[in-house]
Amino acid sequence: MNLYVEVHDLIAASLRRIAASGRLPKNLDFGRFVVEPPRDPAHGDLATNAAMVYAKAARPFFSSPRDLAAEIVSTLANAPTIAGAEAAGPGFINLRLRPAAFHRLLRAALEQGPDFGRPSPARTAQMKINVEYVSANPTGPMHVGHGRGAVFGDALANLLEFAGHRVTREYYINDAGAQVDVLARSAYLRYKEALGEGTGEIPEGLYPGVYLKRVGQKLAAEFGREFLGRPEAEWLEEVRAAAIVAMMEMIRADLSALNIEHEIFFSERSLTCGKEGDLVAKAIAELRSRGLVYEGRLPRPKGQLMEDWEDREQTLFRSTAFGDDSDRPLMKSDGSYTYFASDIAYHKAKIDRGYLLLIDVWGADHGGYVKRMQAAVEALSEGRTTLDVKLCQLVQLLRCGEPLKMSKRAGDFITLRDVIDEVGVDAVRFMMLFRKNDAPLEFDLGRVIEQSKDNPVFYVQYAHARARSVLRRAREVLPEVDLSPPFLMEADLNLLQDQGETALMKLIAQYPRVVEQAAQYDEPHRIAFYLHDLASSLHAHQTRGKERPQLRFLNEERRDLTIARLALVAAVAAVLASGLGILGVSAPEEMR
RNA sequence: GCGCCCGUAGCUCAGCCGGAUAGAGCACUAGACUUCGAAUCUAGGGGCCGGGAGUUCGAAUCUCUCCGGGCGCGCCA
Repeated sequence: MNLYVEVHDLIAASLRRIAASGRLPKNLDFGRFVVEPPRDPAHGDLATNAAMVYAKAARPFFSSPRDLAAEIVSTLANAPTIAGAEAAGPGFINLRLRPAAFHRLLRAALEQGPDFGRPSPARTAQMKINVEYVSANPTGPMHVGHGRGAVFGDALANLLEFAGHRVTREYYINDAGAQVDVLARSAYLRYKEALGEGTGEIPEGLYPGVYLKRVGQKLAAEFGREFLGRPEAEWLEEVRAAAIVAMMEMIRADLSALNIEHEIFFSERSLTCGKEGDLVAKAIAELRSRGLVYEGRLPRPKGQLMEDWEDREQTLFRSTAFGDDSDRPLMKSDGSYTYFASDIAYHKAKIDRGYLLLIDVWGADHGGYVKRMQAAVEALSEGRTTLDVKLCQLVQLLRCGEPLKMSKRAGDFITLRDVIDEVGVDAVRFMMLFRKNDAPLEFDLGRVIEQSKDNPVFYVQYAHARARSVLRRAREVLPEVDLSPPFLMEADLNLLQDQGETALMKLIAQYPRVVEQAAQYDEPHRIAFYLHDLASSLHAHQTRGKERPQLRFLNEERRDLTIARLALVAAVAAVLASGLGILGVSAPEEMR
């Protein structure tokens, strides 16, 4: 149920009638005009730009956008939801809706609760979507930047699911390549340490993190002194495997602390060591069979120092055929695959599982990698599957306005887990989402635990708690009245006449539109900002009741009015809870 | 040098598939609690939307260009 969609349909029908009379071309693209809340409330409840959009096409039957607007207005007179319509400004049509329209939405919020705002199946072209997010290397604890991608990806997955798509949440484990060998060597040092062997300084290039001590102890417990003094080739594989398992356990525990659960953990190593043979080789062969892989030389990048540049022939993927700036190597000089080659095979695996849309959530430092990956997906799927990459910008950690120094030394590294433990999962999630994903984010550890309006997490949760508090109080004041949603739906909502009340009703009616647009543009932050608006409206109205007691929700002398107001409060609470739910943030009953 | 992202109030940021007088929070100033949670609210000042050009009836929004910042640029992931 979405008022904006209903009115859009009404206007479209009106345009169709005008077209039927020959004064507009047939087959107008109705996606071109919008129905939206006007910026200025004096312009009514809803506004549309339809007359301006089609003014050119309407000539010579209508000389101006205003003329066409007037015609559309005249055809809307009988529409049941519309109380008034007028042409305004350069050709806008301002619409006022009958209160019943907003009442209908309010009742829907009560009736549907957490499902309110879900787009109707007819509106959503349901898709099988894969969202790959986090995918942090299993070489250490996650940092705050990973956390942002994790929360964004998770909320996006929630949002797309809410919008009716079939979503798979996936994590790609980079458990192949040089980095996990470094991990293994670092863990081996801790293994020696656990057996009482002095390790001295951790050599440059190995991971110094103390979190590896536990891995070393585990290895010592499992293998005893078996690997001591042995050459690397004899222990590397087992140490590496054990270290990766330990790191993934740690990462999964951190994700769990963020209420994030992936359905699929896909191992990079399994691409070459799995049952199905070397999938990377197969993917490359497939591309080669299409003439997209060749042996050649790349030009040396300009304007950059490359002291160890060696001009040599290599195996290249012709990504320039799909808009990339350069063709990209698939093999390293030692004969192993590049990361890109593995990633091609991985994305092929996802394509083969039947997704039409792949969404990858990456850190901004991988921005240069987007085009080549899209090229690969386009090539492998023959254009059937789209790869959408969402880049998350950096997170700047602050404490009460002061930047926190993020030293490379392991000792004073602030992990994601540290932040969750300090400020709580709700604050982390909400703050990460209270910003566009491609804008840098300042995260102030001091501010997000403040219980004040400075802190948007608190502000929104508090609004929900306050609304629920009113309902609890109502049960004391009106113990004999049934305050369940089915009963509240019967309330006489015409009694809600105050501007604070109507403002809240209009915001409730906006929620389905916000959800739909957030899903359409992959922007969960729109939900967060909407919730902040809704919370603000509720706080404002509730405070008005301090000065004007007749506006309070609970009025013992006017039971019918009180029940109507409780219906409103319950609906606001339901919408707040629904939106917070999509963001993965809790909606507390009280804030104590 | 090339590619991508960003530049909006003192600060942090919304708004951007063109639309009416550019918004919010913080900070600042002045106010509002005997009763539903003042953990809140109300009001005020504060802006060449980085500069310039173009497209358009109309540009913060689209295009080009310049300036400023971030990220990336073969065999790291």
